[in-house]
Amino acid sequence: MRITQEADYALRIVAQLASSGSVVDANTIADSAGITSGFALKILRKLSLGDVVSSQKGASGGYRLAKSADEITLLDIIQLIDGEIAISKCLSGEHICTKQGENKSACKIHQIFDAINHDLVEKLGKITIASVI
Amino acid sequence: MRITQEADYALRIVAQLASSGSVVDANTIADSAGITSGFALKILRKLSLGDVVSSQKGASGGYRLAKSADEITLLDIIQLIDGEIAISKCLSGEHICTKQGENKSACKIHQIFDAINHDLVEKLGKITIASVI
DNA sequence: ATCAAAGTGCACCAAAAAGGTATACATTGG
DNA sequence: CCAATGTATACCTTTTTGGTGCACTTTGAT
Repeated sequence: MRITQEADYALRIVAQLASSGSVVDANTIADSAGITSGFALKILRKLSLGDVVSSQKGASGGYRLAKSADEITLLDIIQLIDGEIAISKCLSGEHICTKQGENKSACKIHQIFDAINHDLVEKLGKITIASVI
Repeated sequence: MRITQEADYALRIVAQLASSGSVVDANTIADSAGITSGFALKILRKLSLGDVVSSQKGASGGYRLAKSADEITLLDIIQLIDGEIAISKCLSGEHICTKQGENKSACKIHQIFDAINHDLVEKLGKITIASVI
């Protein structure tokens, strides 16, 4: 029941880019996050593909936010790195509850997890990067 | 961001015991849950040590709830199997935020995760097994 | 008493996920 | 044109997950 460290780093990286405002290169980003530049590059690549940051190639290139900090939510970033949030395997297409002959809608545990999951997603979707810097 | 399958099975096992009301042996429990009896025994042992179920050894033995279904919450069971709920590593004693020279209380991301985590724990702690059978 | 039907306690194992590295390549500002 | 930067992908190691196996203990029924 934990977001990955990678997602955690991603949040901090995006927050740092948000406070910086300008283009920052991967090495500088890695240093502030306390990780190697190789690992930072991997994270930044996902953020870039997910349109959270934009990159500038070549000498004096680097990364910056692709949109304003109040348009980026914690949910956006976590989902980019970790995939869909699903607190139970049951909620991600693999319905172990139906193994027991129940159908999905009849499984109360499933229903409860669904509600909690929905609530969690909603909460994370309301917290913007602007609010954490 | 997912509870383990083992915890999920545990919930279903406890729910089944709650609806049964009487002593059920591990083989029967395993069959209903769709898992092997070896694995069921492993889960049942944890539930037993955690005082959620009580066991009866010997011939015609088995397991039953150790207390009434409305005194057992989803949180109890999940924590027994998976350990403390901590949606970020940062919340479980390993403060990666402090690596960056910030102190724990100054890290806004940490604060937000703390609040979300607290809320999640509270919610799970309010849902009893009685309410899911 | 004895024995078969239960649970107990560990040790062990394989597969998957997490966390991170390496390296060859493409772009671009100076 | 070349050094500084990002891109793309493959690979590696460690930890976690999801189990299995086996020798042992307890106990109800006969």
